[in-house]
Amino acid sequence: MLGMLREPHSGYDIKKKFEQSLRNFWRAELSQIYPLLQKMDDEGLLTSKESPSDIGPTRKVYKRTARGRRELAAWLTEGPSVGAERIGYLAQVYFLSELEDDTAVLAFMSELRDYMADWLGTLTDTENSWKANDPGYPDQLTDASFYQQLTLQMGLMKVRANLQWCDESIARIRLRQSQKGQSDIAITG
Amino acid sequence: MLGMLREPHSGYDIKKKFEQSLRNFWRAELSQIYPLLQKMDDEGLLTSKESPSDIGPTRKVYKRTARGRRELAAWLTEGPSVGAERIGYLAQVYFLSELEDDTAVLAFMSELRDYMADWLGTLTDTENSWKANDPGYPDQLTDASFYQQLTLQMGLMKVRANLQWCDESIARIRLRQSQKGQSDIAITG
DNA sequence: TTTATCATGTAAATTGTTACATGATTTA
DNA sequence: TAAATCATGTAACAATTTACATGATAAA
Repeated sequence: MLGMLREPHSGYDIKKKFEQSLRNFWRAELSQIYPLLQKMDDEGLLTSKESPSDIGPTRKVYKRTARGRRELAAWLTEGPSVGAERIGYLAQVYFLSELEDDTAVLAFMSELRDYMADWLGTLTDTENSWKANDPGYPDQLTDASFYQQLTLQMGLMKVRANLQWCDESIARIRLRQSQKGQSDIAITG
Repeated sequence: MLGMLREPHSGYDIKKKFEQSLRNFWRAELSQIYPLLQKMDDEGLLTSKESPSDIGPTRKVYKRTARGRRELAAWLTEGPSVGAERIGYLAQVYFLSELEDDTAVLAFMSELRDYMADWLGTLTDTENSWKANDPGYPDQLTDASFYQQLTLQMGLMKVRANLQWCDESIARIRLRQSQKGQSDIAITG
């Protein structure tokens, strides 16, 4: 949030930013955003100002203070936040044999594959429209956009790796299943 | 935890499992594990039994019930848990320009690179010792081990992608910096 | 006229982290 | 004798989610 509040934004704006650009690696609900903005305001990291809206109710617009800026720099200077990632679907794959149901296992993996294919499509669209609209893409961007582009690149690489892994895994699972079938025949026959 | 408790384990055992095999995609502290085991016991997903230890205090050993097994199967049948990943270091990269300090930016990225290189080493070691000790690796494993191996493969792919991305990013950042230097010279000179 | 979007929040519940508390055995 | 490992937990706090509550404007 300190990163976004270089320019003034309301809680509602911030939620949209989370959904547009940051959703690939961070998300937050409005019910988390609003109280946090108030808390950060109390702590002197933000200032707030009411501003009328063309539509809907009065907006409460926040912007980071000098202290807020220093706090952000401190977070970045601490070094990378790593090691706390939680990847639910990998925890599930780890225990997939507990299903003891080959069809359900394949259904799981192909649902995952479809999700990744879809996500790759979204990221590719994002990159294509960026390319089409910004002649400086990808190495003549402003500093802010350049680092955002780096995260898009990482997203593309990661999703491609996931997709390839899904395909390989599905093929390997099918092979195992056919071999299991074979040995059943060998035993029964 | 339901996945691990096919065989009886204590909270302490579970913590070690998290640290050994699952740490790449899930982690939990003892202070979360103990109360949760009790809660799941109360809910009838687990049964517990005290069992003396050679060393230290009496162990409390849990095992999943039939209901626990069904609950696990239900979780896996729901389909993959996706879309909630939080990747702290990507959120940081997204805002890295806010540092306005080329040296600090490179320090950040190379710390990340080192972390990934280290992690790749660990995963490679894991794979090598598995290969060395299990002649069935990777396609003649038991079902349980096979799915665990799939998660190891994904770990390797992901960490390699991260490492490559770090290298490319660092190169691109250096290039930008040298170009910035050039234009400074052009302006000042 | 219904639905979506704009815009704010609070309340309750759940989940997770950090710190605290205890005490035995084994290894350096 | 100090540190690591074994083994259990509780308490306080922080973070997050889900549900609730309100009401205006714009588009279908």
